Amino acid sequence: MLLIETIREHVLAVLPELFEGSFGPSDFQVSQTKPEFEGDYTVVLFSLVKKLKKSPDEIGKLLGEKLTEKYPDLYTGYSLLKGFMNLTIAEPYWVDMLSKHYTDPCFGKGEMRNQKVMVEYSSPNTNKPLHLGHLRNNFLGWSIAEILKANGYEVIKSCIVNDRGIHICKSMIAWQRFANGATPESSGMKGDHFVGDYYVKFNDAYKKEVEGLVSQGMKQEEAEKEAPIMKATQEMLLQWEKGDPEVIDLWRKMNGWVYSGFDITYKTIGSDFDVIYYESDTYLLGKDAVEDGLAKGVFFRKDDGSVWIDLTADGLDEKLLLRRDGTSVYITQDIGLAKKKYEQYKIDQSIYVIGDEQNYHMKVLKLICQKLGLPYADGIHHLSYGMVELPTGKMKSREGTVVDADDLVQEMVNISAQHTQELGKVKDFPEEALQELYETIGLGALKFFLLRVDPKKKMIFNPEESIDFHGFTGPFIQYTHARIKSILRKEQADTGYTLAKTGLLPLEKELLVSIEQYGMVLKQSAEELNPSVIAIYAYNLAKTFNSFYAEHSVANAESEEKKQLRLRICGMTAVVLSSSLQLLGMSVPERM
RNA sequence: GGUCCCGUAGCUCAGUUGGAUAGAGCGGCAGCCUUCUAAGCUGUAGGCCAUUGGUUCGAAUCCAAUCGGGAUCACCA
Repeated sequence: MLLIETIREHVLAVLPELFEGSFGPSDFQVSQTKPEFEGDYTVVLFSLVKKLKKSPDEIGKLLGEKLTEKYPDLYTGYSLLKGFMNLTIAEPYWVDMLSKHYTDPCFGKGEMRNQKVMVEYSSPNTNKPLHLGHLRNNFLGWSIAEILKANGYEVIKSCIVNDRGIHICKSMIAWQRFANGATPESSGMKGDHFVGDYYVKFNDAYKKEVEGLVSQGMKQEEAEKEAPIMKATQEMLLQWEKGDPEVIDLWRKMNGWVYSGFDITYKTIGSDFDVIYYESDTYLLGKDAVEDGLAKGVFFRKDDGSVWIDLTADGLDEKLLLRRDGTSVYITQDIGLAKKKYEQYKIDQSIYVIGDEQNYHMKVLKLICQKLGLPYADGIHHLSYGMVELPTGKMKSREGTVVDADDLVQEMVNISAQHTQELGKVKDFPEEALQELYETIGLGALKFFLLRVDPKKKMIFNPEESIDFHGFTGPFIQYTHARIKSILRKEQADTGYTLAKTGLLPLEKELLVSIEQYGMVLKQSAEELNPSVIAIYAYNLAKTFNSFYAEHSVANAESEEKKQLRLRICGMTAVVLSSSLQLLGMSVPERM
């Protein structure tokens, strides 16, 4: 059991023995003791002071005496300061923890809990390549899935590919008009970039047409509707829906180009999926849910035949579910897909990794499912993340102010190659291993950069300043791991050696305290669906290790006892760092 | 206009769900490689936690108002 939970239980067990009444977890808080005070863990007594109407000192004294008396193996002492009771944990606890787990590669991970969770992430449009915002989504989704696995959930990674709609038709029209039969092969381009270029070409042509119409005296709004290229695009969408063979053929061809491009990007950044849904397969789903909703009186039909739900009582608006021509809209498809996911996998929870611009939409989706009484409604959870913005504001594909995913990854790999070569520590590596190392470090820097921030918060990326490789970064932690491995290559812990239970130096103990908290961190990151908890933790552990490394020698330790102790600490630190980074989608090098 | 989110060091971010003297990295300054990897370590400067009021033993954290920034409210996705 995690130490902090043990302490909570002990306090909870002891309180009724000392005082009248019943006690719950909210009657006190347990936290790590601040470094400037003596002790390891702190019980905050103020809530009890209020409840029991006794002085903090009186409560603390009784509680401290009782705890040290009842659990002498765990608590060797306590000190009281205002309403804080600082407990000192018995040194053997740390040494025992080390001896017990130092060879355990699964340290910190949770028990299986027989719960199935689907994590939907990435969900690209097929009209343009991935950009920095997609990277945040992909890294978050992948990481959350792994974190949930580490906490004992069964996880299914899914993706909905938005492969049909007006946006694809724009690229298609532009290709028809401007490409002269060019292909990714003939132009030597990655397929997704190739198609993306035609999306841009569409918008350029469209803009020109609108300007032309406006200069002839048409109003902006009308011009946007009347521009011939836009009308042609809408016509194409209708043809697509009718299944016109020529349009379908072109659509297949261009989507195929995009997929071959995406495959490369996904492989590089390490995104993978257990199931991929295509909007072209699912966009008709959800219509039966509309019938169901009408029958239940949850939805209503207007005179023109369109179907709506009134959510004004919930503080939202009226929401359309079916157009008057009977075709479905985005939310209808989502209801259908949610149902399909549930029927297919019998999932307990369904997590959607989607940007916070869709907070309203996701709120509506969940609410409608709840009102329909669908069994999976309560399990729907929107993992809402903030946009990645540039110092100049939002990224916009149409205005060309996007940071392209492939470009950025390549740049990161180049920079890591440059650093690595300058440092010259791995000159003996064969070319293939070098390339792998450059990717490990470059991608590590990028992933850590995007995952170290709370997902809910929007973040700013400045393309002028390249992502750092020093300080609070992925490479810093990778480097720490490589340093440890360097020690362990020369010397291994003697498994037959029995460690003394006491005499830990401050930094040795600090490392053990930090390592012990790994399980708690994993749990917290899963509960909050927040990888940054792990990123911050791993950084702090690495930092503590580097202080330790500068202060104490392992190989030339002052005694055999210290050497054996430190080798085990090294081993466990390496496992925890490696495991942490793995959950963030990063690999750790043996050398760098 | 309605609803929702955000404002912490020059910059990028933490702040354990209301607890002790608000912390990191980058950037600045000053040191540390003859010893396990200097992508490192140590020290130092830098703050009216947007503003004002409230709630209480205690507020960056909760409430209200104000100022500033953003998202969303489509028969778009």
